[in-house]
Amino acid sequence: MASFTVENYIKAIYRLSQKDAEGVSTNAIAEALGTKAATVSDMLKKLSQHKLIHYKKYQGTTLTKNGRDMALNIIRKHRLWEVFLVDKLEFRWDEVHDIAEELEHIDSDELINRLEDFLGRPKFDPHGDPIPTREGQIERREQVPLTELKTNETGYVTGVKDSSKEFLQYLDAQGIELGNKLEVTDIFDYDKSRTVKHQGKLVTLSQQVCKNLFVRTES
Amino acid sequence: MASFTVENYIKAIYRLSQKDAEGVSTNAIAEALGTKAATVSDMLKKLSQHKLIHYKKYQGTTLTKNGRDMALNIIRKHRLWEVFLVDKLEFRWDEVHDIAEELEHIDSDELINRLEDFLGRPKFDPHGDPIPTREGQIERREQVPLTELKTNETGYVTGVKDSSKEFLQYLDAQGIELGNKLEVTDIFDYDKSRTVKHQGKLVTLSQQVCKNLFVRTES
DNA sequence: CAGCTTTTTTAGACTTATCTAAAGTTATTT
DNA sequence: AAATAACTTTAGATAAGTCTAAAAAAGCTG
Repeated sequence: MASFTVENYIKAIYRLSQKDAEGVSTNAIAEALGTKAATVSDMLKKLSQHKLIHYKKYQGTTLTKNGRDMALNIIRKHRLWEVFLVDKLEFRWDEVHDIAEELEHIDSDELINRLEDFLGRPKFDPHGDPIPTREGQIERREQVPLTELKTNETGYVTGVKDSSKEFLQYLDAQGIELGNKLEVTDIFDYDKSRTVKHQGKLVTLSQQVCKNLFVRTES
Repeated sequence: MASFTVENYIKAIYRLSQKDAEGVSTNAIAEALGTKAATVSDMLKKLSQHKLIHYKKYQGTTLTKNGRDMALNIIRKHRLWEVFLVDKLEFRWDEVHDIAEELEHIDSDELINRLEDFLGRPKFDPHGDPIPTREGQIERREQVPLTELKTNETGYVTGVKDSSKEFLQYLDAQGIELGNKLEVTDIFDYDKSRTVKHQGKLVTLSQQVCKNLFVRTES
């Protein structure tokens, strides 16, 4: 019970339950996976039988301990492969998602543990997302979206909420990378956009961009 | 038309056609893949429709140009991943086959070309097998099984015919590695076993071992 | 709160890859 | 060359994962 398909369902449910806190709805899963609600309904029954999710008809679903462990292991593999692709094979951070999506299903703990050592046991992937440990622990970062900063406050870029190719390429175009220092110099009430000082230059970032850019304020 | 399953059929047919020269039989494929002849028969029809094989009922099958290209690309990926596993992740040569068997299905030319560069464009995998180029060229090595050497002749180990875990571990136990010099000091008519000088020591190798060990005699 | 809308589930069907059993083809042997 | 053996194909069934259409449940809305 750990096919390609099952793993994708479990991963989708994990991601959605991060956002919603509530039980994850059938429709939300269908949309996330590009399938139909009927298909998801069938699958939820199977996942439930295999004790990967808690499920009562019409009630949405949540992962069991087993399901969560599976999800974290897939995410661990995905993020370690992303580090490999960027650090070793010199892919850009906006190019790695789809390939990692395939590599994450390779089934070998030995492989992934050796890969982790080879990469120098990184704690974060190229988008700033934390990499779960072998034991399934995942670090919660102290970070806030840039929208939380007031005028004259400063933050260091720790990650992105939206890892889409489009957003990452936008950040590249602005020259914004993980670790960069950003100082908010202006907030426009009109559209909630912000002007920030970045490497000596002033750039204006829309509210949508600020929402999707995480920063750490202390240190 | 390039599912996991199809790729495995194509790879099996390629390997078998190396050995047999003749058209590959349904039964041989079934045995290689651990399925039944009936299943193979069905699949051959489909592969034929997709112009990956030449196929006439009861006649055995051979790969078309397309099929051969697909096979060589899979083999290229398999062998490059094996180099990665051994050179970078420090797996032993007898441990890498099964993992590479999964990795070979990852679908990205960009990935595999970058991997090739990262590995220093190796020409051979850890078992001495040549790695097909991006253009689908595969080098034919000038090598012979150790059974071809007469008494007092010398060869350098270039590869193995049998890449099974068992055989590779046997070679490890004897301390025999790719590149080693072997000098045949004795051939026993009784069982066709050979005594060879290896790193100053004399070892006796059975006929079966000699058959599966390739050496290059010139230079 | 009764009716309408949205969401979810069920029912039945399709595709891919597999199987067993039976029938058909080719090869071997006497 | 007929009988037998071996191999291959066909036929019908199964399991996983998907779909559409229809039924059932939950949630809004006036």
